[in-house]
Amino acid sequence: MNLSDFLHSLINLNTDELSDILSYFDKKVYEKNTILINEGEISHNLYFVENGMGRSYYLKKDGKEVTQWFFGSGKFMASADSFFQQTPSLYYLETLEKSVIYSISKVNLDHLFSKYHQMEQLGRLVSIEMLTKVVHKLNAIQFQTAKERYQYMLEEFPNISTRVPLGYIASYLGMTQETLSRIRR
Amino acid sequence: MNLSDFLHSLINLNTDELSDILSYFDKKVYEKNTILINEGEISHNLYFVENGMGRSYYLKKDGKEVTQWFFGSGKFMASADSFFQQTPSLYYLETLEKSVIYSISKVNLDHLFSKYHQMEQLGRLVSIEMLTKVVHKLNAIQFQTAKERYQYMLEEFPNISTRVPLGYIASYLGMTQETLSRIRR
DNA sequence: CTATTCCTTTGACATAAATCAAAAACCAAC
DNA sequence: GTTGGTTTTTGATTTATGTCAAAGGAATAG
Repeated sequence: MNLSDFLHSLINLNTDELSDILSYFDKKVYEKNTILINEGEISHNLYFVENGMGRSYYLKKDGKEVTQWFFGSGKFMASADSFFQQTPSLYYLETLEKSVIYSISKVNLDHLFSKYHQMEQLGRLVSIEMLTKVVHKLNAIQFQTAKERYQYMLEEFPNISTRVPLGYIASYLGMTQETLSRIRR
Repeated sequence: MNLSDFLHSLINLNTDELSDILSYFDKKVYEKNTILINEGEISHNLYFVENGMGRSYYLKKDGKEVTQWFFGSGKFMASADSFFQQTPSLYYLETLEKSVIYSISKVNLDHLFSKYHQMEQLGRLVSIEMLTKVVHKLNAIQFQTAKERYQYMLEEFPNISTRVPLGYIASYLGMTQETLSRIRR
């Protein structure tokens, strides 16, 4: 899904407003496994995935990667706390496939928020959607057994299992690759 | 913290705007252990805790309560998905102490969002803050050991351990009361 | 088509946390 | 203070999941 359609689906904009807003975004193709943010950096950009797939992940002291989130087509992608609070990122952000991605700087986004009431509305709607999804995941991890968690995953990210390594999914669900492998059987 | 101060701390409002906004809120005192929303109901109100303490909790099939969130003074309190998406709530919402609480209906809140750009901004800021906090908890539960999780808890909700039963805190952290008791030792 | 690398599954064993049960500590009302 | 009820701690045992190690499959590049 492209950015323009996405914006239209959530807020009302006339042609001039839309093209003004789009002019602040930068569209670019990234190769597979491109790092967009390193841990410790302050994230200055918000991304929108038009096509492809990304993930955020955390590196534990023992060197193990833990996937925190997957970002598919038609979703905003960010190290949320770092971008919004301008604090050092706890996560890495990377592409998992060759991806078409829009980006916008914090400064420009804030400018759009104050310029257009509808953009502010968009920001609110998108934040709430992310919040709902994170709560949903939290519930899965906190209340449910390993099996149910895998079910949740299939609903939230259909067909993901064919696109990313099993280990990424396992760590996203808070279990080891071996456990997930046994569950699927 | 009262609502008026809270609003001022996040957005700019003149006296007229402020009093108009406040007029949509309803201030009330609730006794300890008052249920504000039952599981299965669609939540029509958003709450703001001026004073006191609330929590949301989930009831598992085996009848065990799992605390999902605590809401202290100066925080908005809601069954987020139910209120914002107008879907049946997965949680119960209750007061844990005698509390002074403001409430506003979804209809009135939406009205304020469209009437005032700043209210839309407030909605965005509050949503992002909630998102950040939920992500923080998710990290604690997903990445950290039981001990570290308890540490996170003390940071996020200082002095909570003197105000609510241990079992509530344990389930919030995704562990049993016995485990938490052993950890604290 | 073959070789190298990466990814997934399987097995044996270790461990953190859950469960069940009871005792101890704490608190409130009388 | 004594009583009754609630909350917290402690102990013994079970269980789910993690860890380590190796084998089996699948994918990619040359």
